[in-house]
Amino acid sequence: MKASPTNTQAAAAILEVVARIPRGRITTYGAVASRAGQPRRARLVGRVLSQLPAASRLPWHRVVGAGGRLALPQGSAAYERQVARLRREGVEVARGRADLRKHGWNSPVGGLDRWLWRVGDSGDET
DNA sequence: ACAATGACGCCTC
DNA sequence: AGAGGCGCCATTG
Repeated sequence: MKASPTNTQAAAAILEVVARIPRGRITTYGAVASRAGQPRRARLVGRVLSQLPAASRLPWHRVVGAGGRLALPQGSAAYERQVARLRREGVEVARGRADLRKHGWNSPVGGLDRWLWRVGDSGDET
């Protein structure tokens, strides 16, 4: 039975991590890969997600590229779908880019940490 | 077995 | 900031 495309284990781990992403938060392919125990397998994450059945309840839309850039082809149906879902969860998306700084999973910003670290309050960003 | 491709990432120009 | 190049990995032609 090798009807399984990629390593079922890695794939399962990846799916589990993605399923774990809290609503309203986003993370990156690389981060998911690392969390799944497969560092440097960002591409594998993308592959797994790309093969997700349409009926899947997985919050794949919470996974974006490094820096919050959306990895899907801009203008594609999937792309629009992701943007819509993210915004619906309160995630700001502008110019093909999600605000990872604000909604990043485990990001320093997102609550109390913002006060502790004063992220984005030191005038280092716009 | 080799070349090309892709929901990636980081570096350099 | 936009564009190009190289590294990585698994699938496909």
